[in-house]
Amino acid sequence: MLTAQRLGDAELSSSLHNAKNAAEESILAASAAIRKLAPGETLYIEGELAISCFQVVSGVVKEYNTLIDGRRQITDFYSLGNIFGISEADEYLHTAEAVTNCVVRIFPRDTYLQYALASREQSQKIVTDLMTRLHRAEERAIMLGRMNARQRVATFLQRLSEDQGHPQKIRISMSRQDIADHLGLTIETVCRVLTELKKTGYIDMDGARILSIKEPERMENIACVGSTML
Amino acid sequence: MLTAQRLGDAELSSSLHNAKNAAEESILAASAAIRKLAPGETLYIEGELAISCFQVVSGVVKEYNTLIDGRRQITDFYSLGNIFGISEADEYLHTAEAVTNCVVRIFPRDTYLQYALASREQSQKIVTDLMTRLHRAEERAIMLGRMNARQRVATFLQRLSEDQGHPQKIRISMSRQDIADHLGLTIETVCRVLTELKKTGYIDMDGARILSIKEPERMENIACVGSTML
DNA sequence: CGCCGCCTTGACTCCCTTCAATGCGAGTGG
DNA sequence: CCACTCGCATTGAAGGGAGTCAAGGCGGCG
Repeated sequence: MLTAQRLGDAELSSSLHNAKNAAEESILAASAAIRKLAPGETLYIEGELAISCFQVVSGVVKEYNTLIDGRRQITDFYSLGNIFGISEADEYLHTAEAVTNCVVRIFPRDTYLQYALASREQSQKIVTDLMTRLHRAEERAIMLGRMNARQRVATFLQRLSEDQGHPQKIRISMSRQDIADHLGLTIETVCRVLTELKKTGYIDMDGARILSIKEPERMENIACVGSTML
Repeated sequence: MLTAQRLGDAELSSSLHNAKNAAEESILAASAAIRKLAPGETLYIEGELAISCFQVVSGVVKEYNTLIDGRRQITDFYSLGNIFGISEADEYLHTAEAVTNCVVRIFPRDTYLQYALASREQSQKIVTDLMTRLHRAEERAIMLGRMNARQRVATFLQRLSEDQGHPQKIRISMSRQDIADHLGLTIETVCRVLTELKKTGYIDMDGARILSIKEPERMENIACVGSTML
Protein backbone atom coordinates (compact mmCIF):
# COMPACT_ATOMS: atom_id res chain seq x y z
CA MET A 1 0.00 0.00 0.00
CA LEU A 2 2.90 2.29 0.57
CA THR A 3 3.82 2.70 -3.07
CA ALA A 4 2.14 1.08 -6.01
CA GLN A 5 -1.11 0.30 -4.29
CA ARG A 6 -1.48 3.66 -2.73
CA LEU A 7 -0.58 5.65 -5.80
CA GLY A 8 -3.84 7.44 -6.36
CA ASP A 9 -4.60 8.73 -9.80
CA ALA A 10 -3.32 12.05 -8.65
CA GLU A 11 0.11 10.64 -8.11
CA LEU A 12 0.05 8.36 -11.07
CA SER A 13 -0.60 11.12 -13.51
CA SER A 14 2.33 13.05 -12.23
CA SER A 15 4.41 9.98 -11.56
CA LEU A 16 7.79 9.33 -13.02
CA HIS A 17 7.99 8.01 -16.55
CA ASN A 18 4.24 8.02 -16.63
CA ALA A 19 3.18 11.41 -17.87
CA LYS A 20 0.41 10.81 -20.33
CA ASN A 21 -0.61 14.42 -20.47
CA ALA A 22 2.80 15.89 -20.81
CA ALA A 23 1.43 19.38 -21.23
CA GLU A 24 0.00 19.57 -17.74
CA GLU A 25 2.84 17.56 -16.37
CA SER A 26 5.39 20.01 -17.67
CA ILE A 27 3.94 22.74 -15.49
CA LEU A 28 5.14 20.80 -12.54
CA ALA A 29 8.27 19.34 -14.01
CA ALA A 30 9.49 22.76 -15.04
CA SER A 31 9.46 23.98 -11.49
CA ALA A 32 10.85 20.80 -9.97
CA ALA A 33 14.22 20.70 -8.30
CA ILE A 34 16.00 17.55 -7.26
CA ARG A 35 17.56 16.82 -3.90
CA LYS A 36 19.54 13.88 -2.62
CA LEU A 37 19.40 12.84 1.01
CA ALA A 38 21.42 10.58 3.25
CA PRO A 39 19.69 8.48 5.91
CA GLY A 40 18.58 10.68 8.79
CA GLU A 41 18.57 13.94 6.84
CA THR A 42 15.40 15.95 7.27
CA LEU A 43 13.38 17.58 4.50
CA TYR A 44 11.30 19.66 6.85
CA ILE A 45 10.37 19.94 10.50
CA GLU A 46 6.97 20.20 12.10
CA GLY A 47 5.97 23.85 12.42
CA GLU A 48 8.19 25.18 9.66
CA LEU A 49 6.66 27.32 6.96
CA ALA A 50 5.47 24.94 4.26
CA ILE A 51 6.96 26.34 1.10
CA SER A 52 7.54 23.12 -0.81
CA CYS A 53 6.05 19.73 -1.37
CA PHE A 54 7.90 16.62 -2.46
CA GLN A 55 7.81 13.47 -4.49
CA VAL A 56 9.97 10.43 -3.89
CA VAL A 57 12.14 9.45 -6.83
CA SER A 58 14.05 6.74 -5.00
CA GLY A 59 14.52 5.55 -1.44
CA VAL A 60 12.17 5.76 1.51
CA VAL A 61 11.12 8.81 3.53
CA LYS A 62 9.39 8.70 6.91
CA GLU A 63 6.99 11.33 8.16
CA TYR A 64 6.41 11.64 11.90
CA ASN A 65 5.29 13.71 14.85
CA THR A 66 7.34 14.08 17.97
CA LEU A 67 5.37 13.94 21.19
CA ILE A 68 6.22 16.05 24.19
CA ASP A 69 7.76 13.10 26.00
CA GLY A 70 10.10 12.46 23.10
CA ARG A 71 8.28 9.50 21.62
CA ARG A 72 7.59 9.60 17.90
CA GLN A 73 4.56 8.57 15.92
CA ILE A 74 5.50 7.77 12.34
CA THR A 75 2.40 8.53 10.30
CA ASP A 76 3.68 7.11 7.04
CA PHE A 77 6.55 5.84 5.00
CA TYR A 78 6.77 7.19 1.46
CA SER A 79 8.47 5.54 -1.46
CA LEU A 80 8.63 5.70 -5.27
CA GLY A 81 6.14 8.17 -6.68
CA ASN A 82 4.51 9.26 -3.44
CA ILE A 83 3.81 12.95 -3.01
CA PHE A 84 3.94 14.41 0.48
CA GLY A 85 4.35 17.64 2.39
CA ILE A 86 1.00 19.27 1.63
CA SER A 87 -1.65 20.11 4.21
CA GLU A 88 -4.42 22.57 4.90
CA ALA A 89 -2.09 24.63 7.05
CA ASP A 90 0.71 26.95 6.03
CA GLU A 91 3.06 25.08 8.30
CA TYR A 92 4.23 21.52 8.01
CA LEU A 93 2.30 19.30 10.37
CA HIS A 94 4.96 16.60 10.46
CA THR A 95 8.67 16.13 10.25
CA ALA A 96 9.99 14.33 7.17
CA GLU A 97 13.26 12.47 7.26
CA ALA A 98 15.10 10.13 4.93
CA VAL A 99 15.15 6.48 6.01
CA THR A 100 17.50 5.35 3.28
CA ASN A 101 19.52 7.22 0.71
CA CYS A 102 16.90 9.16 -1.18
CA VAL A 103 16.26 11.29 -4.21
CA VAL A 104 13.24 13.59 -4.12
CA ARG A 105 11.68 16.09 -6.49
CA ILE A 106 10.79 19.41 -4.92
CA PHE A 107 7.84 21.56 -6.03
CA PRO A 108 6.93 25.01 -4.78
CA ARG A 109 3.80 24.52 -2.74
CA ASP A 110 1.85 27.21 -4.59
CA THR A 111 2.72 25.79 -7.95
CA TYR A 112 1.57 22.38 -6.89
CA LEU A 113 -1.69 23.65 -5.48
CA GLN A 114 -2.39 25.68 -8.61
CA TYR A 115 -1.67 22.66 -10.73
CA ALA A 116 -3.83 20.47 -8.53
CA LEU A 117 -6.83 22.76 -8.86
CA ALA A 118 -6.21 23.82 -12.44
CA SER A 119 -8.86 21.62 -13.99
CA ARG A 120 -11.88 19.73 -12.89
CA GLU A 121 -10.11 16.48 -13.65
CA GLN A 122 -7.15 17.43 -11.51
CA SER A 123 -9.39 18.47 -8.65
CA GLN A 124 -11.26 15.21 -8.90
CA LYS A 125 -8.00 13.31 -8.68
CA ILE A 126 -6.79 15.26 -5.69
CA VAL A 127 -10.10 14.83 -3.91
CA THR A 128 -10.13 11.10 -4.58
CA ASP A 129 -6.55 10.81 -3.43
CA LEU A 130 -7.28 12.66 -0.20
CA MET A 131 -10.29 10.48 0.48
CA THR A 132 -8.12 7.43 0.00
CA ARG A 133 -5.53 8.80 2.38
CA LEU A 134 -8.26 9.55 4.88
CA HIS A 135 -9.52 6.01 4.58
CA ARG A 136 -6.04 4.67 5.15
CA ALA A 137 -5.55 6.91 8.16
CA GLU A 138 -8.75 5.54 9.66
CA GLU A 139 -7.60 2.00 9.04
CA ARG A 140 -4.37 2.85 10.81
CA ALA A 141 -6.36 4.24 13.71
CA ILE A 142 -8.23 0.95 13.94
CA MET A 143 -4.94 -0.90 13.87
CA LEU A 144 -3.46 1.22 16.64
CA GLY A 145 -6.61 1.17 18.71
CA ARG A 146 -7.72 -2.38 18.35
CA MET A 147 -5.01 -4.74 17.25
CA ASN A 148 -2.48 -6.48 19.48
CA ALA A 149 1.23 -6.43 18.80
CA ARG A 150 1.25 -9.56 16.68
CA GLN A 151 -1.53 -8.34 14.44
CA ARG A 152 0.13 -4.97 13.98
CA VAL A 153 3.47 -6.45 13.00
CA ALA A 154 1.86 -8.99 10.70
CA THR A 155 -0.16 -6.25 9.01
CA PHE A 156 2.93 -4.14 8.62
CA LEU A 157 4.86 -6.99 7.01
CA GLN A 158 2.03 -7.65 4.59
CA ARG A 159 1.98 -4.03 3.55
CA LEU A 160 5.73 -4.08 3.05
CA SER A 161 5.31 -7.17 0.92
CA GLU A 162 2.59 -5.54 -1.18
CA ASP A 163 4.73 -2.46 -1.69
CA GLN A 164 7.55 -4.49 -3.06
CA GLY A 165 5.34 -6.56 -5.33
CA HIS A 166 5.26 -9.70 -3.20
CA PRO A 167 8.82 -10.81 -3.85
CA GLN A 168 10.28 -13.89 -2.21
CA LYS A 169 12.51 -11.77 -0.03
CA ILE A 170 11.23 -8.57 1.50
CA ARG A 171 13.68 -5.82 2.26
CA ILE A 172 13.00 -3.96 5.50
CA SER A 173 14.38 -0.48 4.89
CA MET A 174 13.60 0.97 8.28
CA SER A 175 15.02 0.25 11.71
CA ARG A 176 13.20 -1.64 14.45
CA GLN A 177 12.75 1.69 16.20
CA ASP A 178 11.02 3.10 13.13
CA ILE A 179 8.71 0.11 12.93
CA ALA A 180 7.90 0.46 16.62
CA ASP A 181 7.24 4.18 16.23
CA HIS A 182 4.94 3.45 13.32
CA LEU A 183 3.00 0.69 15.04
CA GLY A 184 2.68 2.32 18.45
CA LEU A 185 4.85 -0.33 20.09
CA THR A 186 8.28 -0.49 21.69
CA ILE A 187 11.32 -1.76 19.91
CA GLU A 188 11.50 -4.74 22.27
CA THR A 189 7.96 -5.80 21.48
CA VAL A 190 8.61 -5.62 17.75
CA CYS A 191 11.66 -7.85 18.20
CA ARG A 192 9.80 -10.33 20.33
CA VAL A 193 6.94 -10.62 17.88
CA LEU A 194 9.33 -11.13 14.97
CA THR A 195 11.11 -13.85 16.92
CA GLU A 196 7.80 -15.48 17.72
CA LEU A 197 6.66 -15.36 14.08
CA LYS A 198 9.98 -16.93 13.12
CA LYS A 199 9.66 -19.69 15.72
CA THR A 200 6.09 -20.50 14.73
CA GLY A 201 7.08 -20.76 11.08
CA TYR A 202 5.28 -17.76 9.66
CA ILE A 203 8.39 -16.03 8.44
CA ASP A 204 12.08 -16.56 7.80
CA MET A 205 14.76 -13.98 8.32
CA ASP A 206 18.14 -13.54 6.69
CA GLY A 207 19.74 -11.02 8.98
CA ALA A 208 17.63 -8.31 10.55
CA ARG A 209 16.61 -6.56 7.34
CA ILE A 210 15.74 -9.37 4.91
CA LEU A 211 12.56 -11.35 5.49
CA SER A 212 10.33 -13.83 3.71
CA ILE A 213 6.73 -14.66 4.49
CA LYS A 214 6.46 -18.45 4.41
CA GLU A 215 2.71 -18.84 4.48
CA PRO A 216 0.90 -15.73 3.28
CA GLU A 217 -2.56 -17.22 3.95
CA ARG A 218 -1.77 -17.96 7.56
CA MET A 219 -0.31 -14.46 7.92
CA GLU A 220 -3.51 -13.09 6.49
CA ASN A 221 -5.36 -14.71 9.36
CA ILE A 222 -3.18 -13.01 11.92
CA ALA A 223 -3.13 -9.65 10.26
CA CYS A 224 -6.78 -9.36 9.32
CA VAL A 225 -6.03 -6.51 6.93
CA GLY A 226 -9.26 -4.87 6.01
CA SER A 227 -10.72 -6.74 8.94
CA THR A 228 -13.52 -4.28 9.32
CA MET A 229 -15.90 -6.50 7.39
CA LEU A 230 -19.17 -7.32 8.97
CA MET B 1 -14.01 19.98 17.18
CA LEU B 2 -16.99 17.89 16.33
CA THR B 3 -19.17 20.77 15.23
CA ALA B 4 -18.28 24.41 15.15
CA GLN B 5 -14.54 23.98 15.25
CA ARG B 6 -14.46 21.29 12.65
CA LEU B 7 -16.78 22.95 10.22
CA GLY B 8 -14.42 23.47 7.34
CA ASP B 9 -15.26 26.16 4.87
CA ALA B 10 -16.80 23.49 2.73
CA GLU B 11 -19.41 22.78 5.35
CA LEU B 12 -19.86 26.33 6.45
CA SER B 13 -20.74 27.54 3.00
CA SER B 14 -23.41 24.94 2.70
CA SER B 15 -24.36 25.09 6.34
CA LEU B 16 -27.77 25.85 7.63
CA HIS B 17 -28.89 29.48 7.73
CA ASN B 18 -25.52 30.43 6.38
CA ALA B 19 -25.80 30.37 2.62
CA LYS B 20 -23.98 33.42 1.38
CA ASN B 21 -23.97 32.34 -2.18
CA ALA B 22 -27.57 31.24 -2.38
CA ALA B 23 -27.32 30.50 -6.08
CA GLU B 24 -24.84 27.69 -5.65
CA GLU B 25 -26.44 26.64 -2.44
CA SER B 26 -29.79 26.17 -4.09
CA ILE B 27 -28.36 23.47 -6.32
CA LEU B 28 -27.93 21.39 -3.22
CA ALA B 29 -30.94 22.55 -1.30
CA ALA B 30 -33.24 21.78 -4.22
CA SER B 31 -32.25 18.15 -4.20
CA ALA B 32 -32.19 17.78 -0.44
CA ALA B 33 -34.62 15.54 1.36
CA ILE B 34 -35.13 15.47 5.11
CA ARG B 35 -35.18 12.43 7.33
CA LYS B 36 -35.81 12.01 11.02
CA LEU B 37 -34.14 9.27 13.00
CA ALA B 38 -34.67 7.72 16.40
CA PRO B 39 -31.64 6.63 18.46
CA GLY B 40 -30.15 3.45 17.03
CA GLU B 41 -31.60 3.87 13.54
CA THR B 42 -29.05 3.43 10.78
CA LEU B 43 -28.59 5.70 7.79
CA TYR B 44 -26.39 3.27 5.93
CA ILE B 45 -24.34 0.16 6.48
CA GLU B 46 -20.75 -0.55 5.53
CA GLY B 47 -20.61 -2.08 2.08
CA GLU B 48 -23.92 -0.69 0.84
CA LEU B 49 -23.97 1.19 -2.44
CA ALA B 50 -23.29 4.82 -1.58
CA ILE B 51 -26.08 6.70 -3.28
CA SER B 52 -26.52 9.56 -0.81
CA CYS B 53 -24.55 11.77 1.47
CA PHE B 54 -25.86 13.52 4.54
CA GLN B 55 -25.75 16.64 6.66
CA VAL B 56 -26.77 16.81 10.31
CA VAL B 57 -29.54 19.31 11.02
CA SER B 58 -29.97 18.32 14.66
CA GLY B 59 -28.87 15.55 16.97
CA VAL B 60 -25.73 13.40 16.87
CA VAL B 61 -24.80 10.64 14.44
CA LYS B 62 -22.02 8.12 14.98
CA GLU B 63 -20.02 6.51 12.19
CA TYR B 64 -18.26 3.22 12.86
CA ASN B 65 -16.69 0.06 11.54
CA THR B 66 -17.55 -3.34 12.89
CA LEU B 67 -14.59 -5.65 13.31
CA ILE B 68 -14.80 -9.36 12.67
CA ASP B 69 -14.84 -10.13 16.38
CA GLY B 70 -17.84 -7.86 16.88
CA ARG B 71 -16.03 -4.93 18.41
CA ARG B 72 -16.74 -1.52 16.93
CA GLN B 73 -14.44 1.36 16.15
CA ILE B 74 -16.34 4.62 16.09
CA THR B 75 -14.44 6.85 13.68
CA ASP B 76 -16.41 9.99 14.39
CA PHE B 77 -19.44 11.64 15.90
CA TYR B 78 -21.20 14.15 13.68
CA SER B 79 -23.40 17.01 14.82
CA LEU B 80 -24.92 20.25 13.58
CA GLY B 81 -23.75 21.10 10.08
CA ASN B 82 -21.38 18.19 9.54
CA ILE B 83 -21.47 16.48 6.18
CA PHE B 84 -20.73 12.77 6.01
CA GLY B 85 -21.20 9.68 3.89
CA ILE B 86 -18.82 10.50 1.04
CA SER B 87 -15.71 8.53 0.16
CA GLU B 88 -13.55 7.59 -2.78
CA ALA B 89 -15.39 4.29 -3.11
CA ASP B 90 -18.84 3.60 -4.51
CA GLU B 91 -19.72 1.78 -1.32
CA TYR B 92 -20.03 3.19 2.15
CA LEU B 93 -16.91 2.46 4.15
CA HIS B 94 -18.65 2.84 7.52
CA THR B 95 -21.96 2.33 9.17
CA ALA B 96 -23.80 5.47 10.28
CA GLU B 97 -26.30 5.36 13.11
CA ALA B 98 -28.23 7.93 15.10
CA VAL B 99 -27.01 8.42 18.66
CA THR B 100 -29.85 10.74 19.66
CA ASN B 101 -33.03 11.77 17.93
CA CYS B 102 -31.78 13.28 14.71
CA VAL B 103 -32.78 15.26 11.67
CA VAL B 104 -30.57 14.97 8.59
CA ARG B 105 -30.59 16.42 5.11
CA ILE B 106 -30.03 13.90 2.34
CA PHE B 107 -28.25 14.72 -0.92
CA PRO B 108 -27.81 12.44 -3.92
CA ARG B 109 -24.13 11.59 -3.96
CA ASP B 110 -23.67 12.60 -7.59
CA THR B 111 -25.31 15.94 -7.05
CA TYR B 112 -23.09 16.64 -4.11
CA LEU B 113 -19.92 15.67 -5.97
CA GLN B 114 -20.89 17.79 -8.97
CA TYR B 115 -21.56 20.69 -6.67
CA ALA B 116 -18.32 20.16 -4.84
CA LEU B 117 -16.27 20.26 -8.03
CA ALA B 118 -18.35 22.87 -9.82
CA SER B 119 -15.95 25.73 -9.28
CA ARG B 120 -12.38 26.24 -8.32
CA GLU B 121 -13.48 27.80 -5.05
CA GLN B 122 -15.63 24.81 -4.20
CA SER B 123 -12.85 22.41 -5.03
CA GLN B 124 -10.48 24.38 -2.89
CA LYS B 125 -12.89 24.17 0.00
CA ILE B 126 -13.40 20.46 -0.36
CA VAL B 127 -9.68 19.85 -0.61
CA THR B 128 -9.01 21.95 2.47
CA ASP B 129 -11.77 20.19 4.35
CA LEU B 130 -10.42 16.78 3.43
CA MET B 131 -6.93 17.78 4.51
CA THR B 132 -8.33 18.90 7.84
CA ARG B 133 -10.14 15.61 8.27
CA LEU B 134 -6.98 13.76 7.39
CA HIS B 135 -5.09 15.74 9.98
CA ARG B 136 -7.72 14.95 12.57
CA ALA B 137 -7.64 11.27 11.69
CA GLU B 138 -3.89 11.27 12.20
CA GLU B 139 -4.28 12.95 15.57
CA ARG B 140 -6.79 10.29 16.51
CA ALA B 141 -4.30 7.64 15.45
CA ILE B 142 -1.74 9.19 17.77
CA MET B 143 -4.29 9.23 20.55
CA LEU B 144 -5.16 5.57 20.06
CA GLY B 145 -1.58 4.50 19.62
CA ARG B 146 0.16 6.53 22.26
CA MET B 147 -2.13 7.84 24.99
CA ASN B 148 -3.20 5.98 28.10
CA ALA B 149 -6.80 5.68 29.16
CA ARG B 150 -6.85 8.83 31.27
CA GLN B 151 -5.39 10.96 28.49
CA ARG B 152 -7.87 9.61 25.97
CA VAL B 153 -10.88 10.28 28.13
CA ALA B 154 -9.64 13.73 29.08
CA THR B 155 -9.05 14.59 25.43
CA PHE B 156 -12.50 13.33 24.54
CA LEU B 157 -14.13 15.45 27.23
CA GLN B 158 -12.27 18.53 26.06
CA ARG B 159 -13.45 17.97 22.51
CA LEU B 160 -17.01 17.56 23.74
CA SER B 161 -16.64 20.80 25.65
CA GLU B 162 -15.31 22.63 22.59
CA ASP B 163 -18.16 21.33 20.48
CA GLN B 164 -20.70 22.70 22.83
CA GLY B 165 -19.01 26.06 23.16
CA HIS B 166 -17.43 25.49 26.56
CA PRO B 167 -20.63 25.66 28.59
CA GLN B 168 -20.66 25.14 32.34
CA LYS B 169 -22.41 21.82 31.95
CA ILE B 170 -21.47 19.47 29.14
CA ARG B 171 -24.08 17.10 27.83
CA ILE B 172 -22.76 13.64 26.95
CA SER B 173 -25.05 12.45 24.18
CA MET B 174 -23.48 9.05 23.69
CA SER B 175 -23.38 5.97 25.89
CA ARG B 176 -20.33 4.75 27.77
CA GLN B 177 -20.10 1.96 25.23
CA ASP B 178 -19.95 4.50 22.41
CA ILE B 179 -17.21 6.43 24.18
CA ALA B 180 -15.27 3.22 24.73
CA ASP B 181 -15.69 2.21 21.10
CA HIS B 182 -14.46 5.62 20.02
CA LEU B 183 -11.43 5.67 22.31
CA GLY B 184 -10.34 2.08 21.82
CA LEU B 185 -11.07 1.20 25.45
CA THR B 186 -13.55 -0.95 27.31
CA ILE B 187 -16.64 0.43 28.91
CA GLU B 188 -15.30 -0.45 32.35
CA THR B 189 -12.10 1.49 31.82
CA VAL B 190 -14.06 4.55 30.69
CA CYS B 191 -16.16 4.36 33.86
CA ARG B 192 -13.15 3.91 36.10
CA VAL B 193 -11.34 6.86 34.57
CA LEU B 194 -14.41 9.07 34.93
CA THR B 195 -14.69 8.05 38.57
CA GLU B 196 -11.02 8.77 39.11
CA LEU B 197 -11.31 12.21 37.46
CA LYS B 198 -14.28 12.90 39.70
CA LYS B 199 -12.43 11.81 42.85
CA THR B 200 -9.36 13.85 41.99
CA GLY B 201 -11.48 16.93 41.45
CA TYR B 202 -11.03 17.42 37.73
CA ILE B 203 -14.70 17.03 36.90
CA ASP B 204 -18.16 16.94 38.44
CA MET B 205 -21.02 14.80 37.29
CA ASP B 206 -24.74 15.25 37.57
CA GLY B 207 -25.98 11.82 36.63
CA ALA B 208 -24.15 9.84 33.98
CA ARG B 209 -24.76 12.20 31.10
CA ILE B 210 -24.18 15.71 32.49
CA LEU B 211 -20.63 16.75 33.30
CA SER B 212 -18.64 19.86 34.15
CA ILE B 213 -14.92 20.36 33.87
CA LYS B 214 -13.80 22.05 37.07
CA GLU B 215 -10.29 22.99 36.13
CA PRO B 216 -9.80 23.25 32.39
CA GLU B 217 -6.09 24.09 32.71
CA ARG B 218 -5.35 21.01 34.76
CA MET B 219 -7.37 18.94 32.32
CA GLU B 220 -5.28 20.38 29.54
CA ASN B 221 -2.21 18.93 31.21
CA ILE B 222 -3.70 15.47 31.27
CA ALA B 223 -5.12 15.55 27.80
CA CYS B 224 -2.21 17.12 25.97
CA VAL B 225 -4.41 17.90 22.98
CA GLY B 226 -2.19 18.78 20.10
CA SER B 227 0.60 17.29 22.15
CA THR B 228 2.67 16.66 19.10
CA MET B 229 4.65 19.82 19.63
CA LEU B 230 8.38 19.52 19.67
C1' DC C 1 40.80 -6.39 16.80
C1' DG C 2 37.76 -3.54 19.03
C1' DC C 3 34.37 -0.16 18.93
C1' DC C 4 29.71 1.26 18.03
C1' DG C 5 25.06 1.07 16.68
C1' DC C 6 21.43 -1.85 16.17
C1' DC C 7 19.13 -5.91 17.40
C1' DT C 8 17.69 -9.61 20.61
C1' DT C 9 16.46 -11.74 24.88
C1' DG C 10 15.19 -12.01 29.86
C1' DA C 11 12.91 -10.61 34.28
C1' DC C 12 9.73 -7.82 36.38
C1' DT C 13 6.00 -4.30 36.56
C1' DC C 14 1.90 -2.06 35.50
C1' DC C 15 -2.12 -0.72 32.98
C1' DC C 16 -5.94 -2.28 30.83
C1' DT C 17 -8.99 -6.15 29.91
C1' DT C 18 -11.90 -9.79 31.37
C1' DC C 19 -15.27 -11.75 34.17
C1' DA C 20 -18.60 -11.00 37.56
C1' DA C 21 -21.56 -8.66 40.64
C1' DT C 22 -24.02 -4.63 42.12
C1' DG C 23 -26.17 0.02 41.62
C1' DC C 24 -29.32 3.12 39.58
C1' DG C 25 -32.93 5.48 37.03
C1' DA C 26 -36.76 5.37 33.83
C1' DG C 27 -40.72 3.20 32.27
C1' DT C 28 -44.52 -0.22 33.25
C1' DG C 29 -48.04 -2.55 35.41
C1' DG C 30 -50.32 -3.98 39.56
C1' DC D 1 -47.64 4.54 45.24
C1' DC D 2 -44.80 0.76 45.03
C1' DA D 3 -42.74 -3.46 43.05
C1' DC D 4 -40.66 -5.08 39.01
C1' DT D 5 -37.84 -5.01 35.16
C1' DC D 6 -34.63 -3.66 31.77
C1' DG D 7 -30.84 -1.18 30.01
C1' DC D 8 -27.05 1.35 31.24
C1' DA D 9 -23.52 2.55 34.50
C1' DT D 10 -20.39 1.51 38.22
C1' DT D 11 -17.28 -1.15 41.08
C1' DG D 12 -14.35 -5.19 42.39
C1' DA D 13 -10.99 -9.05 41.73
C1' DA D 14 -7.93 -11.54 38.88
C1' DG D 15 -5.18 -12.21 34.76
C1' DG D 16 -2.53 -11.06 30.66
C1' DG D 17 -0.09 -8.39 27.25
C1' DA D 18 2.91 -4.83 26.40
C1' DG D 19 6.17 -1.57 28.68
C1' DT D 20 10.41 -0.86 31.35
C1' DC D 21 14.89 -1.84 32.80
C1' DA D 22 18.91 -4.35 32.03
C1' DA D 23 22.12 -7.41 29.94
C1' DG D 24 24.12 -9.55 26.18
C1' DG D 25 24.66 -10.65 20.85
C1' DC D 26 25.76 -9.52 16.20
C1' DG D 27 27.54 -7.19 12.28
C1' DG D 28 29.89 -3.42 9.94
C1' DC D 29 33.70 -0.41 9.76
C1' DG D 30 37.82 2.03 11.02
